[in-house]
Amino acid sequence: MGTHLHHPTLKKNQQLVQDVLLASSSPLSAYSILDVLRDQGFRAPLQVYRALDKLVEFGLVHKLESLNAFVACSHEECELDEPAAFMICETCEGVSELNDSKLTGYLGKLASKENFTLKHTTVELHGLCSNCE
Amino acid sequence: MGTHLHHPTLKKNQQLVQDVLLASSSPLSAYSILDVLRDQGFRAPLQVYRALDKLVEFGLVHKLESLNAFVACSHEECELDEPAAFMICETCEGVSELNDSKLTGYLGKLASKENFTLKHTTVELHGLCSNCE
DNA sequence: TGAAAAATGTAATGTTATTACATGTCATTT
DNA sequence: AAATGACATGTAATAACATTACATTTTTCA
Repeated sequence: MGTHLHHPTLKKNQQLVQDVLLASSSPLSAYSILDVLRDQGFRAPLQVYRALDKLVEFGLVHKLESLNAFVACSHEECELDEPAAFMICETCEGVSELNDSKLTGYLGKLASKENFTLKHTTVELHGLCSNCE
Repeated sequence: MGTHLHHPTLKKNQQLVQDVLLASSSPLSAYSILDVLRDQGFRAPLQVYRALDKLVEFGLVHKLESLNAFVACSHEECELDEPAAFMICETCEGVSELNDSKLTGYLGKLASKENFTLKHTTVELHGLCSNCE
């Protein structure tokens, strides 16, 4: 099922960025991460973007396209396929990651019905979480 | 079924922006639209963004979050609910808009299962269309 | 027709992301 | 150990996307 192999040991900048994301209860923009990491010597956006690129590639971090922001993957070992969907609370900014194979399967069916070769899906649900309702 | 009422007559800038989008075979960024409309007197991004805001509100235009770009709605009368999904070809940049009530329904079910009050969905499928495969 | 609401014009600024180029680190091979 | 090659990092500049602020004009409609 899983497509991600064991990811390599993280490099210094990758680990720093990952730690910032893990410590956050909501998605962060690259520039917010940069601000947090100025103390540890980060000076330029590219340092963050490069680390994020790798973390996304390893499946440890996901980009939320509708927010231009990034979240740490919420599945411990991160060897799953890409998540089916994210639910994003407009109030508390909390994000929950869904791995729903029925959804994934149905999106695949929609695509193949049109002979569309599916490479990547972005599913982001905006609204209010149960706490904030 | 539909949530959009008849939209009002478009204002000058709204109509200009809409015409540019209708004439395009692929999504356009706000700045691309601005470039096209310089001849008709547009000078600033805000003129485009304001028109886009209204067009999106009327359901005549959709924003593709994963591209930071905009497309004209492909349903003539545009009185439907928001589209269920977009399929975006990485090669030709063509976009097809899906109105699939089963998908919409299933996303609603996923949300209510978690007591999440759904306000808006972003579903964007990236890959290769049948022509480009 | 006159007041309120909506649309427009323009400048400045804020936010997100990439290009270009130089340097550093580390494992492998000889 | 020196040479190589691959990858990671540092830094500056710029590009691309979007909003705030404020002045003015147009439209709506009571």
